[in-house]
Amino acid sequence: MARIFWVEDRTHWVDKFGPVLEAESFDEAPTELEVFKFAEAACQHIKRADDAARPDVALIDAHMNGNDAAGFSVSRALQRKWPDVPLIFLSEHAGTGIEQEAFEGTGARDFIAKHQRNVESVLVWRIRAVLREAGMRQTVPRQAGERLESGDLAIDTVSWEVYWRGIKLMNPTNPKRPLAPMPRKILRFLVEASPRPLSTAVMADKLDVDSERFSYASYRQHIRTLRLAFDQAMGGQGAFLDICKAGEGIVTFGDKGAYCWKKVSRAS
Amino acid sequence: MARIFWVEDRTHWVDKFGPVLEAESFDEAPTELEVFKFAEAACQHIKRADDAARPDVALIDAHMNGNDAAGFSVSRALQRKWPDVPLIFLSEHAGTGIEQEAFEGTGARDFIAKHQRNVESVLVWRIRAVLREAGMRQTVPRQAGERLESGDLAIDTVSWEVYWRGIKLMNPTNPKRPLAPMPRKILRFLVEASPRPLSTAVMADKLDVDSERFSYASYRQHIRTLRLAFDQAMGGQGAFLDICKAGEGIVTFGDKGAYCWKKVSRAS
DNA sequence: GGCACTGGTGAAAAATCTGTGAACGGGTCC
DNA sequence: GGACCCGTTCACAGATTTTTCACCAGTGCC
Repeated sequence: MARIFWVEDRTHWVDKFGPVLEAESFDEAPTELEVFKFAEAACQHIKRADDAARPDVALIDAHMNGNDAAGFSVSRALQRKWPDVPLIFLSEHAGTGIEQEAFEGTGARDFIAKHQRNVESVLVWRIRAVLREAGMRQTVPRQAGERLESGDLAIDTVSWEVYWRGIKLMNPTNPKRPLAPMPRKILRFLVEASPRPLSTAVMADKLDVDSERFSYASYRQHIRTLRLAFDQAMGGQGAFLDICKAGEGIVTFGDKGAYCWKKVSRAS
Repeated sequence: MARIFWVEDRTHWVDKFGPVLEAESFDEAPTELEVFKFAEAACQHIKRADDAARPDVALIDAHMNGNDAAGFSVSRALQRKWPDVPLIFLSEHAGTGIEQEAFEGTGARDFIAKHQRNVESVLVWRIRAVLREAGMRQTVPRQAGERLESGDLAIDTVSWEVYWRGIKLMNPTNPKRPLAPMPRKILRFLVEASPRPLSTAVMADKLDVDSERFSYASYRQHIRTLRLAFDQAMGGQGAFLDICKAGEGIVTFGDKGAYCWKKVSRAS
């Protein structure tokens, strides 16, 4: 569960962003929003809070009630208590001294202009990016996110093993051998990009091969290999091929040689 | 000295920001700017560059020459080569799918709209913030114990002796001599990295030898020595070689001369 | 219908990777 | 000098992987 600490004095901004943030799930669990309308109340809360209440990220309106200092008093309180909590400023005063103060005086992680195209989305993207990085930093000393999952598919990005409903995918031409390198890379990138499709050119680039060298025919061939591998893990009755035809699994995107991974619903 | 890597196809932006960046000193030393006008040239440069050329931060124009993918191909090349270099996108398309792709598809650290009040200052503030944070981040090296175990294998990291099911591994060409140093080190690193595979280049780096000097042929040869040593400890009937072919012990990874240690299950 | 195009399929060619025997060359020790 | 020992190379064949080719079906369009 992502806990977001938010200081904002204007009701209409709370009304505008609040529902968006609460509806968004940043880590497969509901998002918890703590909103404060007054800087003093926020500071009090921070001082009294125990470590269990540590937020994952803080959103701060710098210029509150006509007062520059209000927002920064909250950011200072936060930094004293939890130096690791990333601070994101949300403000109507981008490009001014307030932004400078946020970055140079406070250790702001980001500064988002309230007035811009598509703010709600931008806010979500940026919060997500901040959370991801904060999460990675914690886990780097241990073993970092090495498992990529999508429905019944699990890819171990360290050993490159791929499991489908618990069964390891093997090389369809030789069931005793693991899936060949190229197909497993392709699968990984497809899943990572899901639900966006990857065209031949983009895939060539991700694979770090000469895009002259990697033709659509090759891509198609590897997709075939993958589909067969899945199919074999399911018994080799063509069940996975049917799933693909029905629009799940590895589907053709219909646009200039692009394929796409779509999570397979349990019913299939 | 802060080294900034910058990809921008439009001359007027280079003219606008270039002098500002070069005049700015981010770390008490002159700033070095490397500007590329073409994505392909930038990618080439990245692939060829050695580690001394690692930039401190990268500025990328996402949408170059009317092509979305161009900027992202550079960002991918950068991430492949130097995963720690923070990426800042500079774009005229804030709030669009390009920004989303930058944050979610690439690990963008920031995304700055070219059209905004006071851009030059904002750019400097944000680069400074990114550099400060990147500098603060430290990697914690993992502490190794004196004894490394993996299944039936035990390596004494002090005396460098290796025991397999209680039997000390010997030099396969001369059973009265201990395993040679190089194979011992290689085995140790493989086990430490397990189940992550180690490519020739990475292994050369760990062995602290010139990567020019340590070819894949050498690696292969040492792997052979190791496999034979294990085999001899098991009676010399080729039993260990069979284990390797079955995907346990020292296995080939299938990609770019990489080997990997996989714990041997007791049944073998 | 003819045509251009996309995408699935079988098969084969091309490229690459890997195991193996053997040899080379610099050290060291006697 | 000569006999090791050890790390590195070379050459080559067999496996394995990757790319390519040829063909065909479906689809939309004129």
